[in-house]
Amino acid sequence: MFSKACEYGIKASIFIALNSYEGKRVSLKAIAKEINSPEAFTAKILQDLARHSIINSVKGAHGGFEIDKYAISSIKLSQIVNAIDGDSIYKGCGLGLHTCDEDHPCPVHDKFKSVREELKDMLEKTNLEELALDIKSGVAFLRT
Amino acid sequence: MFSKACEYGIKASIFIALNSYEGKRVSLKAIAKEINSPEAFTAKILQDLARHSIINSVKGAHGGFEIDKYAISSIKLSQIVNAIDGDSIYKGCGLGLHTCDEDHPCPVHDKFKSVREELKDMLEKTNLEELALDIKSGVAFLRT
DNA sequence: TAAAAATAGGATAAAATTATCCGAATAATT
DNA sequence: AATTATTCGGATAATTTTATCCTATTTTTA
Repeated sequence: MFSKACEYGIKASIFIALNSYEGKRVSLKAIAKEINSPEAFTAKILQDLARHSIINSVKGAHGGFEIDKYAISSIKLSQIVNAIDGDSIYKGCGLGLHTCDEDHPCPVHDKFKSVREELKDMLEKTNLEELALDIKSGVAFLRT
Repeated sequence: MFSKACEYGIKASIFIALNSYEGKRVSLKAIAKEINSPEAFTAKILQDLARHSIINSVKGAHGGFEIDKYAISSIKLSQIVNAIDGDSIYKGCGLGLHTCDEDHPCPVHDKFKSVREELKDMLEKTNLEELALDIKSGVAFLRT
């Protein structure tokens, strides 16, 4: 569904958010360890998220990654997915046609419609805060 | 959402079904042309679908691909997707966790639940006949 | 029986995704 | 000012997905 890069990006964002609530920056190393991802690859993804202003990166000693505490609840899952995978998941045609709309639909266009819309809706309505709180409370997990 | 291979597989199946209603076998070349896919790659996918007994292949002159006319309405989209991409789309964890279930959910497990279920449902309920008829009636399209 | 028309399938290549390595830049601390 | 702890970013490699090529095999037809 999502690319590996996007999966890592979502998990990393949650972990960074979690720490940002406590005013702690987290290092690449700590992130990769927590979410069980390859360090260098994760670095690229974090750079990407930083370029999209979803997270903030601070170089040098005591540096690391953070998210503005007050922005966490306004960051939507869709922003993260969009930054890494683009919008083709819920905008592109299910069968890869170049043009696929009501006027010129692919064979599964209508069938997919509600699935795609529900996915889009979910991604646009879910914010980082909810996800982070579930980790904090031990209701959800970032690994295994 | 689906792999390119799966997209080609679905489109090819529809085109084969369409012709099978009229008792016509279709050649690899005709299929690839119709669905705008690379011929040799499409051949591999068709072999795969044949191995899974979703379509039937006939070698030699006047050979080609066909589907039992009376089976078309009982072939579900899920069978095609499963044969080519496996079941990870609607069974795997959205964030790639090895174990992700009610007892040990990933952060988006619950949010994804209904999307995944709707997708699964749609794939399991949609059959080849419906899709083929939409092409036949000119309501849907296989290319562009 | 030979030729022609097909698919089958192994080997290989190209492209995209995932992953690794390393030096440069930056910032805090000593 | 030097050292240390970091991220940045370019180069490269491994893996997976997508695509191509070529020969073998099968079947029909002349």
